[in-house]
Amino acid sequence: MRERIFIGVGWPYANGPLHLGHIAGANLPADIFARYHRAKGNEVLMVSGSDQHGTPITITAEQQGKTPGEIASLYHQQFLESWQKLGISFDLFTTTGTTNHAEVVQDIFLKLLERGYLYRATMSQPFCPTCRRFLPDRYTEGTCPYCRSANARGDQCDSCGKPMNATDLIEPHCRQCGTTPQFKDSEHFFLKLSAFEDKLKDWTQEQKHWRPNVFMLTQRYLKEGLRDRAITRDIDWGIVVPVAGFENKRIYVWFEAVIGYLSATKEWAKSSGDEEKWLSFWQDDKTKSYYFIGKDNIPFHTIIWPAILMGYGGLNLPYDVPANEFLTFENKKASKSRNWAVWLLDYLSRYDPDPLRYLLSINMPETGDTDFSWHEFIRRNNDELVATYGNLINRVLTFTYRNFDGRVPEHSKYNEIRRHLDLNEDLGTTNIIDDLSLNTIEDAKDLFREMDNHLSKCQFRQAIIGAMHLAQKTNQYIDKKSPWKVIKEDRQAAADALYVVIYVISCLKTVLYPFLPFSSQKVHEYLGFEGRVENDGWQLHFPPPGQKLLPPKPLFTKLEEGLAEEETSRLGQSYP
RNA sequence: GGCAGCGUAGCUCAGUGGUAGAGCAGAGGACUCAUAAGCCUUUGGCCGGUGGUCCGAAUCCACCCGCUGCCA
Repeated sequence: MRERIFIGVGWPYANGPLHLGHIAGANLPADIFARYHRAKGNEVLMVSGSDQHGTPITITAEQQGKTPGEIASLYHQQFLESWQKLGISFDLFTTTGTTNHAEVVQDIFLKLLERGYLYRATMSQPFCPTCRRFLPDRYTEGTCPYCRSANARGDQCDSCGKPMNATDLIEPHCRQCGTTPQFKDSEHFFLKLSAFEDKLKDWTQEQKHWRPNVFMLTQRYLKEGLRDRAITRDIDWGIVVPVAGFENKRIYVWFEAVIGYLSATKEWAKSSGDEEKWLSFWQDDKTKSYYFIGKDNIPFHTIIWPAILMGYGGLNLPYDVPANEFLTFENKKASKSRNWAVWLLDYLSRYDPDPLRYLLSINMPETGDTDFSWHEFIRRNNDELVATYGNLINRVLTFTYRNFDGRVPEHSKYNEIRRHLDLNEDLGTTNIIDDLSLNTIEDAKDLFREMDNHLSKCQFRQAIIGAMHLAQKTNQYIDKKSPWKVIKEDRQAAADALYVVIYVISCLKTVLYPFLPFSSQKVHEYLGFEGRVENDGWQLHFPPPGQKLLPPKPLFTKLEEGLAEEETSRLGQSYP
């Protein structure tokens, strides 16, 4: 039965480059999930875009003498380049700057207003007379009223960790120019989150399939009680509030950006030529929506976005929000200001995408923070990708290519094996092959089921571990069979063993495709298959005996141990 | 202050009631198809501490210690 899957990926803020934590947290798991479902023949839509509004971008723009639009566009281009090079297969990666997005946001805004879920209220905001703008809490600094530290921010004090309001600061000043801000009253729209509390409680209680950390965090917020939040701001860079008297205000990003999932779907539908196509992804309750995000984003996707959708009505709520934890670098938290992170485009300028996809998959922060270190990256590349998986393919294909005329050898029992597997019969009772070969063939068959089980539940780490385990077992098989020895007296016995391994390799390239799309395509071609590996679907393809192989080349490159030191020393150095 | 997560072999981690696991690193060995890769054997742990429940606890409960994060 064909499923329909909507995949939303957290919208990166277009104010800086992406580091590996963003990838491990959201984009890579989403891409693996999307590729898996597409290979299975399911209908998949994967969307995201640049989040390009808000004060931080306007400040970056001022500092660099550019417009906010130019900054957003610069990073948007970088994001697109990143997806292309890393193989993140979005159906659409748009931005929050499109007129389409503004229209969808305003439609939702007005609908919520009409239904009484938005109301006006006045709040006091710091205003900098020099910069001539209202300051977000983070951009107001002063002395902490609790610990007297001099550089506390209006949202929180870095020294004692206490959160506060900008009005609490002693001797407040503007972070940009140092001027003492005036506090002005300003009228804003508030989202009546409190109105959704009971509905959200009922709904979230049913989401037993959510990851424990996502479930717990959401319950905690609900237990503490939801407070209404302002959804407009006194800035000019953002989406216009569609209400008279609010010409100088804009809709706040945290309300607007999540709506991007819906507006992106509509944009995708329009450009596909069928404007109504978005409906099946949002109104058919058999469609499952998945949101891949980092853990900092959980409440926006399990509380605020569902509340907006409930208020609007008639649209699908999230089915799952498989939020990941954080990736640390050499055991320290990522920090843009200290340049403590490995930047994606910097990585891609020197290394291939698949080794990174491999490391971040097998070390994915699914249940707790995990660490990225260059030593570990190089070790896993050399010991696991090169030595275990890549070498398995290389040793078998090279030997086969040289000794069997560059073609897939024919197993003596090919037709019988094929018939049993096609009919899904138990090979074990037939006695047509030895136990060792039988087990290897069965292992490969079972791997599909195992991968299905893990991938459908977003357990990426377990899934790829299973595949690598089979590669290891297959190395053991080939050693026990020793075709290089056997071929001297029994050419057919060598052919039989090699065929079994080629069968396993054909299976591995399919199940590893969601994780390692570039190398799977290569293996697909080395085995003599044509076209795209994903078009052959999520199933085993027997390499037909006699099929012409391509001259094999090593799949992965071994990396020098010394690179670890060199790369590690870049951390914390100058900003790229 | 509240809450959550983590603390298991030298390193990275898996393991949620039934005789401690994997990979890497270390030691030894056989092989040679392969990017000196792969394969076999092997050394190594009072599972943070203290109490408790249980026939039985790394696993459940209480308290404590250390680290991390989130929230007010």
